[in-house]
Formats: sequence, C-alpha cells, structure tokens
Amino acid sequence: MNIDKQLRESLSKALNELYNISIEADNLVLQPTRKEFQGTHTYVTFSMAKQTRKNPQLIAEELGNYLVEKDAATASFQVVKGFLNITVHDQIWSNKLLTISNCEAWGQAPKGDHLAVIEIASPNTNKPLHLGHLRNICLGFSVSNILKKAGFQVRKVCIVNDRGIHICKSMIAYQLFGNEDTPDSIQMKGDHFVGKYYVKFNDVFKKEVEKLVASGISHKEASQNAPILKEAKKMLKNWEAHEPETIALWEKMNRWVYAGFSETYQIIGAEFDKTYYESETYLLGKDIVKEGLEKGVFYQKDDQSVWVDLTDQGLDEKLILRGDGTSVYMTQDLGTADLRYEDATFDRSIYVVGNEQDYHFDVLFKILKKLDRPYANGLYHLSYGMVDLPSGKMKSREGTVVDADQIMEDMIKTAEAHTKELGKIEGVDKQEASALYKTLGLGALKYFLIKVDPKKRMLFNPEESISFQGDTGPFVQYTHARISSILRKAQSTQVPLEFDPNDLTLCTSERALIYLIDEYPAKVQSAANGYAPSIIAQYIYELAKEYNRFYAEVSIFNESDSNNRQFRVVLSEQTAKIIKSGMELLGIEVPYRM
RNA sequence: GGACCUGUAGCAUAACUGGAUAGUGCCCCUGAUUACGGAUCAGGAGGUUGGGGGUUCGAAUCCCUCCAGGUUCACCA
Repeated sequence: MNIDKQLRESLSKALNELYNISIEADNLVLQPTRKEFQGTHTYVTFSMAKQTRKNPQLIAEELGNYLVEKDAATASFQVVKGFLNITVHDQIWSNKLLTISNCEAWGQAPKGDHLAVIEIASPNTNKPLHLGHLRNICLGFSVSNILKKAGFQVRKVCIVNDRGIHICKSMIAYQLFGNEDTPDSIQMKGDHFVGKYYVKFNDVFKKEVEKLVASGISHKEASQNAPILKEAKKMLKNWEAHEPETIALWEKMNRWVYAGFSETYQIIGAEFDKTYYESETYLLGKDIVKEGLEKGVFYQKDDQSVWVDLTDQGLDEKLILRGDGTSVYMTQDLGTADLRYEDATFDRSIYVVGNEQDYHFDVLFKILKKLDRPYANGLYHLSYGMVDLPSGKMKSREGTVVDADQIMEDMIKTAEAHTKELGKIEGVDKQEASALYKTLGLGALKYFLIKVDPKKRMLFNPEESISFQGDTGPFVQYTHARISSILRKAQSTQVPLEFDPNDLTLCTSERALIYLIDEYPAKVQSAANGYAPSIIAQYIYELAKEYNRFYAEVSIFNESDSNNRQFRVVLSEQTAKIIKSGMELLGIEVPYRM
C-alpha cells in the first residue's frame, strides 16, 4: 500500500473515532506539503469545522495526536491554521524504496481484459502529414501506452480518408500536369509528390475562378463552375462507377502516398493494429438508418431525407441520410462505430480528433446512445486544439504548413549540432551517435507536443526551435544519462545494489524522491482515467528536477557511510527506471549517455 | 445570432477539482565545477489569474454579466 493511502486510512479511522464522521479513505484528499513547512503530507481541516463545531486548528491537533499514537507511519506533525502537516518516519520511506526496488515493474497495473480501441491519425491521401498530425499521433500513442500501463488491452486503429472529391483533385491535377512523372523518377517522397498536385489543383482552380469572376460571373457561381473542378467531379463519378482507368490511377497514387506515410510513421514510431479505409466503409451505416427509423429515433421528411432531432438535448436537428439516399459523414461514422464493435468488443472507444469536430462527436455519441448501443457509454472524443504558426493558421491548400517530415529532420539536426557543440560523446561510433540525435530530437519534439493540455491550441514558432533546456524532453533525457553514468560507476567500483533501510537518516530531497516514486502508479491511473498524457509529462519532469536537486545536494561516492552510499545508488537506480518507464509512456526513448 | 472551447508575468505552461504567500520553464540579473556529467544546481527580478459583480471561513477554480480570440451550427468531409 502506498504511504499516501495508509495515512488516509488512518485519518479516516481518526475522523470516525474522534468525531463520529465517516468518510471513506478513498474520498479523503491529502496534498503534498509545501516546501516551506515541515512534513510531506498535508490534510486540510477547514471543512470539518462545521460538523464538529470546533475550530480547524484544534481539529488538526487532535488528528495529529491520534496519528502519532495510532498510525505506524506518522513520526510527528505540525499544525498551521487548519493545515495538518504530517511527517513520516524515515524508516517508512526507506523501506518503501526497498519494496519498490524489489518490484518487477513498478507502475504496471495487473493486466485486465477490458479493451480500449483508440483511433489515431486519420490522414487524407492527398497530402503529406503536418505538425497537427504529429500532435494527434503523439497524443494518441501516448494514451494507448498509458492505458496499457493501467491494465487495459489496447487496439490502435487508423482510418484513412482515401476517397472523395479532395482525392480526385490531386488525381486530376496529376493527370493534367503530371507528365508521367513518378516519385522515383523525380526523387520525391510519395506523399509529398501527390501533395504537390493537390496544391497544383488549387492554384489552377484559383486562377480559373479569377478569370470567370473577371468575365462578370459571381464568385460563388465561378467557384462551382471552374473547369478543373468539373473535371474532378466527373472523376469522382467515374470512381464511384468503378471505371477501371480511374481506379487504376487512384490505386497507383494511393500506393505512393502510403509508401510515404509509412516512412513518416516509422520515424515517429507509429504502428497500428488495424487500418480502415474509407473507400471500404463509406457505404456503411444505411442499415442503421433503417433501424433508427423503425425504432422511431430518426424521422423522415417529405423529400425522403432522414433526420434526428436532438433539440431536447440542446442540439439541433441533424441530417442522417440525404434525400437521394446517399450517405453523409454521420451515416458513415455510425456504421464504422458498429463495425469497430463487431471487429473487437470494446469497453471504451477513443477518437483522437481535432476540436473542430467537437460538435460532430457530440451528436454521434448522443445518437448511439439513443440507439441503445451497448458500447455507447465508453465513447470518448479526445479533442485537441489546432497548432498555430505566428503567421496564423496552418492551411494545407495554401502551403502554409509545418511539414511533419521537415520538422522531424530539423529537430534531429538541431540535436546533432547541440550534441557536437557540447562534445560529450566522443568515442561513440557513428551509428550510435545518429541514433542518439534521433532520440534527442524526437524527444524534444514529442515532449513539446505532449506536455500541454490537449484542449488548448498551441503556438509553434519555427524561428525559435524547440528548446533543449528547462521543461523539455532533453532535460529529462539528460537526467537519465546522468544517472546511468552513476550506475556504471557503481558497477565498476562494485557498490552492491542493496541497503539496510532501518539504519538511515534521510535528507529532504531523498524523501521527496521516494515520495514521487511512490506516486507513480497513482499518476498512471489518473492519466489513464483522464486520457491525459500531460499528467505523466509533468510528473516525469518533476521527478527529474527533484533528482537533479538531490544530485547537487549530496555526494554519492564520497559519502563515508557505506550503507548510505548504497542507499543513494539504489535511489538513483529506481529514479532512472521510472524516468525510462514514464518516458516510454510518452513514446520517448531515453539515452544512457548523451 | 445560438452552442461549445480558450483567456494565468514579455513568451510558454501548472495548480491534486474550493485551500496556505498562484507553482514551473524560457528570457534578464547574481552566484556555484580541485569531487559522481554545467543539456545541471542555488538565489533575484517579473502577477489586479481578461474586466466587473456574487456565493463563504477561503475563489484562478463554482454562479451571473460583460470583453477578447477560436471552433462549430450545410442534403461538405
């Protein structure tokens, strides 16, 4: 049992015995004691004042006395106004460390059979991935790792948007201006190659619209009648009619894109258990429409279009099926939700999708609830904000995006330059060195994307490259490398990884470190419950910072008492383990030297 | 116009869900390396938590209202 929980249970008993107040230990909250006061755990007694008709300070003192007398962990206490600050015996801390160090995988919850399906990165096949996709991918994979750590089975899925008018746009542009070029023939990554024609389409389209407007046609009409758009629409019809030539072109260009995507995925470390293609799922959902009509959840208008009325829940009426019987986005998403459940009976299904679709998912989930889907209560939209540039929004049509491949390459190069400047890895062979640059560069990037609350939009300034100091990936990685160095020395000087926990006096930073280490499993749980990787990032940063403080405060190998020396080595070892484990949850590797 | 999201120091971010003097990083200033890694550590400067009301022992947090920015409300995806 962790120390926090033990104290809460004793407090729960105390409240019951002293004041006849019954509060479950799980419902009590202890906060970390602020640095300027003595102790590690603080209980706030103000809220007890009314029920007990006593002043908070007195309550704190009575509780404190009870703990000292009855609770084995409590050594002493200090009361400041309504705050009970508890000091725990050093032996409790050091024994705690011993227990944890004997534990196989601290933080790993027992594996259960609950399944979480998580949809990550749903790219279009008409352009390469950009920084927004990276935010999505980092969040998504991190949440999957965290859920696994918290005991879930996890299934990572990707749905590729490989059909539709926007795909036809790059196809028609290629047909018109491609000159039979291929990614190979002009040495270009396939997704960038296709993206080039998507941009080309929009250039041509824009010019055609301008021309039409100049000849006196309204802008709206012009943008519906631009010749190249008509061509694209024609191509979509051909595609839907399975016209062989169109299908062949479509397949060829999509292959190029997938080759490009998989390179990007490999660098960032993205792997999926299942990939769905919209070309295979876009007709799904029509049977659900029927079902909804029969159940009276949907209704039909005179023109045969099908709607759902959500005005009772503060939303609007929403179209489910067009009057001509063709699908809309919602139809499809209803269908894929069912498909996903048929493929794997999940308890939770998480959609990592940008916040411009908040409303869409709100509606989708409410409809599935109305349809009494057994999985409806496990649905969650992990919504994240846009990534902005100093110049404003990223717009792929206008080419103002931060390209995913480019930013990763830049980060890796920056890491290389920085590492070489510091000159600490001389003697490391080339292959290992370039792996290190990748670890550091991507570590900085991923940490940057994960550490903030997903809901907030974030600003990315390419001019000021992502920092390697302070609250960053490389800071944490550095701490790990530093500890690794200690452990190498411990091994070479044959310091045993064991100590006597009952013969130690700890200093503040040592207690603080064990406190943090002890909290790791609880942090994993709360990150899993809230689908919030930033909790882990914050926690790991705190841990690394505390270690560096410890490192500066005390000496390890110059410590004269051998038991104390060994204790500090074990403490270092355990800290490193958690840093490694926690960074893994964020999808970030950790180096042994840098 | 309706709905939803966001607003904390020059910039970036946190606050255990209502608790102590609002933490932390970048930037700026001052210090620390004969010792285990200075991508580090210690100290300092910088705040009317967008504004105004309210609720109570206590508010960045809850309620009302206004302001700013964003997203969305299509027989688009």
